[in-house]
Amino acid sequence: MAVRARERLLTTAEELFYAEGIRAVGVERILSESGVGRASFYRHFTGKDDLVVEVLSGRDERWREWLRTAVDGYDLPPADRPLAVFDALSERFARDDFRGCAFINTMVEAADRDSAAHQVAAEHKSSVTEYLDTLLADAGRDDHAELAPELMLLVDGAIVTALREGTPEAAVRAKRIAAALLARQPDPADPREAVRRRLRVVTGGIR
Amino acid sequence: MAVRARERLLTTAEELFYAEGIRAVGVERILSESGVGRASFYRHFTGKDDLVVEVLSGRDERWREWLRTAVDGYDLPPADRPLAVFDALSERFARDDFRGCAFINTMVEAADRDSAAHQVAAEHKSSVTEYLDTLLADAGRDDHAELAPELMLLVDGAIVTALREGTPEAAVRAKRIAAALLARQPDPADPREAVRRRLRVVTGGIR
DNA sequence: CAAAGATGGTACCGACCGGTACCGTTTGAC
DNA sequence: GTCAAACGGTACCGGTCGGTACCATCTTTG
Repeated sequence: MAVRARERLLTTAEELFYAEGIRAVGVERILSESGVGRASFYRHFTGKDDLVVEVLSGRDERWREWLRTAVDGYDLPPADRPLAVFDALSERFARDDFRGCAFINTMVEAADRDSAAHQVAAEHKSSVTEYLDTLLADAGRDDHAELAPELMLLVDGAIVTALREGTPEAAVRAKRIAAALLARQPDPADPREAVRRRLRVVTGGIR
Repeated sequence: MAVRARERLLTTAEELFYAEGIRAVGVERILSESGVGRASFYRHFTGKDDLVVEVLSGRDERWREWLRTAVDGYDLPPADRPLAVFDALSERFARDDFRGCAFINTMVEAADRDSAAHQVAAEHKSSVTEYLDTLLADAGRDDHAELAPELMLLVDGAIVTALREGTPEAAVRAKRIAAALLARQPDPADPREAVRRRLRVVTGGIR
């Protein structure tokens, strides 16, 4: 029983925050739905803001772990794995409790960029972009550093669109765009491309 | 003086709602910053929800008008106008009061899909998608019906990314992706492509 | 100039917000 | 079996929420 109160608070709060928004859910609500006493809550967390940060940190960890295992689960060759991210997203979008990205939602709700919640949310996105970067590098893309933020933009676009439309269709749409992006011919006039050409000579194609 | 109270309420509320969020801004705040008396407010609006809907409707109208004139202002040939949308967005992102898309933010804050605010926000996005569709059709794209929602996904992705990163760079990123998308070679195996081939024969290339 | 209507200001309402203090009970470790 | 720690429940705090009622003032219209 001892450790459970904190755990129950975290899971209950996460569900409610995600489903209805952080501001929209009061402490009282979390207490009654989790069955935790008021005093116990303030024994485990310094306040609601603390709980919010803790919830988001946990979700960040689990969300990225979920994406990794989902992409791994498709058992694809490295070249096809970046696009598989959108197949994973599609599964997520289809869930009937889908309500967008908890971290985007947090950045929208917590307008103050300096707030702890806002920063945790921002860091989550950086971490995911990093993951996309490794997927692209492992796929043998010289231009992984430019592609990663572009794919991330597509991921966020897909999430917002799915929230708006209420269907998982946005995932296949984003995947189609991503495919066009990955098929893009490098522009020889792009100075970044010149750098990559030089790099390829140096490394001899070894990654 | 008579008509001004309503106008002041709308503009003040729009600024505050956009900057800090709808839930975060109380009626009291709107009254004090607009200098309107409490009774006057409830004479013009049935309540806060009513004000929210009215604010969003006005913003929808003005935002779309802004986009139209911005794109027109570049004075480009029809084929280049779809991509110009992202140049317009870039201007928007650079403003220091930029805080994302008021309508996305509203859909995030008003979790209830049936709420009036949520629906106004959803309709806004449909209207913009429609506008993109006409831009693409005027550019001579047979596949405008598929491209429009794809561009819309890029627009929303760019907005969210710009909010997250705090710089207008996301606009040029999205534009780059859109360029790759528009350069995409049609897939002859796609059944929609077969339809378009037949259509081209029928119309003889006349739009 | 006078009547009518819109106005800003204030007091007030019940409800809920996040947070504190104290209660008696339950639990797990020794 | 004992004891300390964690627990659930409740009462209470000041503050704010959205909304109503009433007031004196000001502007406009006729």
